[in-house]
Amino acid sequence: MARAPQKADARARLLDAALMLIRSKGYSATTVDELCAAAGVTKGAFFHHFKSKHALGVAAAEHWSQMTGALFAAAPYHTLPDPLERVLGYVEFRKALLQGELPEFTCLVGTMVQETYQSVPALREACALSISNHAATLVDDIQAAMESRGLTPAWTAQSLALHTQAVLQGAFILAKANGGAKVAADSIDHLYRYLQMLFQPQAEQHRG
Amino acid sequence: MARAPQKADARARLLDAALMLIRSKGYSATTVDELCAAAGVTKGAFFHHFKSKHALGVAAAEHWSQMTGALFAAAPYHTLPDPLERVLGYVEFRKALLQGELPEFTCLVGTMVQETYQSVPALREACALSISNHAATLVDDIQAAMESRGLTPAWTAQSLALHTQAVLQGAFILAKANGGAKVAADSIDHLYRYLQMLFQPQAEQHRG
DNA sequence: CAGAACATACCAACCGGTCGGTATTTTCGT
DNA sequence: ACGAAAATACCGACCGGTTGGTATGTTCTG
Repeated sequence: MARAPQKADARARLLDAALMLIRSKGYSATTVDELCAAAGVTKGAFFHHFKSKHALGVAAAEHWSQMTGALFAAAPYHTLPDPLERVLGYVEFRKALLQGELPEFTCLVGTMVQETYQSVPALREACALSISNHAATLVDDIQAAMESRGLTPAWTAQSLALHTQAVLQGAFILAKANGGAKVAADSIDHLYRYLQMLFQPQAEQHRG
Repeated sequence: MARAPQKADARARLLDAALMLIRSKGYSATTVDELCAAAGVTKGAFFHHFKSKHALGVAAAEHWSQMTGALFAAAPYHTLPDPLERVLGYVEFRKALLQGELPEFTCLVGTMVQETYQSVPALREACALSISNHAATLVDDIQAAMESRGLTPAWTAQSLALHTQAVLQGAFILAKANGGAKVAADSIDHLYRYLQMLFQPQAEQHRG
């Protein structure tokens, strides 16, 4: 019979606490004591599982990559027949995720990298990897959409995939500044429109 | 005869130091002692001019608004005859600003708001004001461009102006993650292309 | 001399991290 | 199958340094 008060192990609870706390207050302002209190573990447990706070940050970035990787891998847009529809479906999916409070749908690694890109190289690299790996999941569909439309544009599938991430990261910043997700949804709509126009340059615009 | 080592007053030097330090390490990780050392003033001077660190943050956001406001007001794209050219000129100008090291061209308020939007309301508001005031400088030109082309789109000039800021903020995050400005420049190119297509929907695409 | 602009000394709270210790599980020779 | 040994998981008091902030001067300026 397992102990009642804590079902998951301390490490997993610390990582989950880190996701919410860091997205709420940032990496630097989140203290080890707060993490421990939120996870219901002691400081001894913290430094048993992570050799330092920075190591927790790196592990949190990797945990984030795994969680989001699973979420997007299971998303329904992958079953769409046309590659362009899958790309547009991804953007729609991102917009649909704008639910709840800001710390619940904003990006952990986008927050962390802003604070640590100069001072904690290992954390910067972990965040960069998380973003570029996620962007990479779009490249094949973008490339296939380009080929199916016979496009030979000045831009690359890779740069367009990264641009989608830039729009999303920026949309989160505006949402934090505004205190609401509306502005982020509007920006994602612009991204959606851009993708439509890129791949259907001669089609008439939809209105309303 | 004024003292040789310090020409400007302590307040101005503290604000200038805040711009660089906060953009380098974030708001929370920047300490009052570091600010004082970088500005060449003592702690007594700091708390003489700012009643708290948060107050320095708010003042830095306002200082940032004034500096960037002057920079963009004096930029050459304002003299272009066509409103769309002015909007595109703004985006080109933003791309041209991607010079030097990351802390020199990234956005102060975008960095600060990520860390403080939940914990320091006054700072969040100051950052939001800085961003929305800057975006507002684009709205008239966008509106004029819409009218001159007879566009009655589903989007508003306001939302498009905010979208440009989202792209820029997101481009900075990607640049910080990647350790270079190249990815930011690519994303700004996508933004430029979007604006071109929005206002010239039937024109043929340029290639190469 | 009045008051703004600084400087110096100091403080309590808090920070990340360490340390010696205990409880639990796993390993493994017999 | 069994128990010793070793590894793992966890605890919480403690540490030295740092934090934002204060109290009390001193100096410069009009």
